[in-house]
Amino acid sequence: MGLEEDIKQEKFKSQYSKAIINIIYTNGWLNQRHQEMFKKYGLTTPQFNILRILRGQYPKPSTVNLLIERMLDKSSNASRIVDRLEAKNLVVRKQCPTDRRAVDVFISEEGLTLLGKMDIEMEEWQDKIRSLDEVECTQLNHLLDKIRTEVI
Amino acid sequence: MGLEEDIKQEKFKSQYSKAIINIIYTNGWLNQRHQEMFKKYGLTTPQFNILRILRGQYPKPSTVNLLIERMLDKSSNASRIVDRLEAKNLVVRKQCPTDRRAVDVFISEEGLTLLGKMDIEMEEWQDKIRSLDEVECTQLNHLLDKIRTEVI
DNA sequence: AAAAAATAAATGTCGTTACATTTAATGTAG
DNA sequence: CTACATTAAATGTAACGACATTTATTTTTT
Repeated sequence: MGLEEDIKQEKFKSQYSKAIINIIYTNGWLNQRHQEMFKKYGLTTPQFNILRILRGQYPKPSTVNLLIERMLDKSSNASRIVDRLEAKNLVVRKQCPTDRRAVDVFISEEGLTLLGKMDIEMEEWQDKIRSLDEVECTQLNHLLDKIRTEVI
Repeated sequence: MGLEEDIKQEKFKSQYSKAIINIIYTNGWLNQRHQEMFKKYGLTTPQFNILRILRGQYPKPSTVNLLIERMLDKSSNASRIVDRLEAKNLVVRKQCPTDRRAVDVFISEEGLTLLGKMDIEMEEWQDKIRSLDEVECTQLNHLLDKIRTEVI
C-alpha cells in the first residue's frame, strides 16, 4: 500500500518532501516489526543491538566507549542500557585491568543462549517480510546513500 | 558517503539487510537535521509536528484524537505534547461544547507567528540538502512503499 | 430510565534519547 | 613531581515512546 493511504494524506508538495516523510514512516514501520520480535524475548531494540555488538566481540570484552562507537544511535545512553542487561544477567561488567576508568562488558552465557534462540526466528522473519529483490535493494541503498550527501 | 564508512561496518550479509540498516540510519540522519532546525525555535520534533497539524486545521479546532490520527507516530502521547505547547502559549485548550469528554485544541496567534518564521528557514533548508532529482525521489518512494508490502 | 459498554482524555510507569554535569582515573606540561 | 587538561563511565534531567490504567462523559442495551 502506498504512503498516501497509510497516513491519510492525499497530496504532497513534491516527490522530495514525500520521500522525507516516507523514510520516517518506513523507519517507524520497521521499528514496530522489530519491537514485536524483541518483545517476545523481553528485550528492547537498543538492548538487542548492544547484545549483538557484545557477541560480535566475544570472547573479547567491550568497553562502554566501544559500544557507543558501534551503535547506530551514538547519542543514546549505553551505560544505562548495560545496566538493564546486567539486571537480566545477560551481560557482566568487570573493571578493566589496564585502565581503571574503563569497564569491560561481556555477554554472558545466558545472553549468548538468548541471542542463539532469537537468530533462528530473526532469519525466518527477514525472509518472510522480504519484498524487494537484490537489484531493488541495491538501488534503494544507492538512493539512501545519495539523499544523505550534503550538496555544498 | 556510503553507509559502510558512516557506521564503520565493512560488509553486510546482503543488500537487503544493508537496506534495513540504511533506512534506520538515514532516518537518524534526517532526525538530527530536523532537531537542529527546531531547536533554534525551542521546539522538539513532535511538538513541531503537532503545531503543523493544528495549523492545517486552523481556524477549526482539533481534538486530541484527531492529533493522534494524523501523527506519524500513533503511539506517542499527544496529550502531554499538547501540555508542553500550552505551557509555551503556542496552543490553547478549550472544552469541546458538543462533547464534554473531548477537548478542542487551537493553535494560538503566537504559535502561528512561530510557524510562519520557521516556514522560511525550512524551505531554504529543504532546497539546500536536496540531492535527489524528481525521478530519483519517485523511485525511492516506490521502493520504500514496496518494502513495506507484506508478502503473504 | 438504569446498567453496561464504549469513548476521550489524562495520568502512571518504564525504558529511551538528548544533553549537561559529575566523579574517578589517566596523561601531559611546566 | 605537581597542576592542569583529558578521558571513561556514571549520574541527573526533560521530553518522548510504548503501554496500561483511570476518570469523566456519552452511547447502547435491556
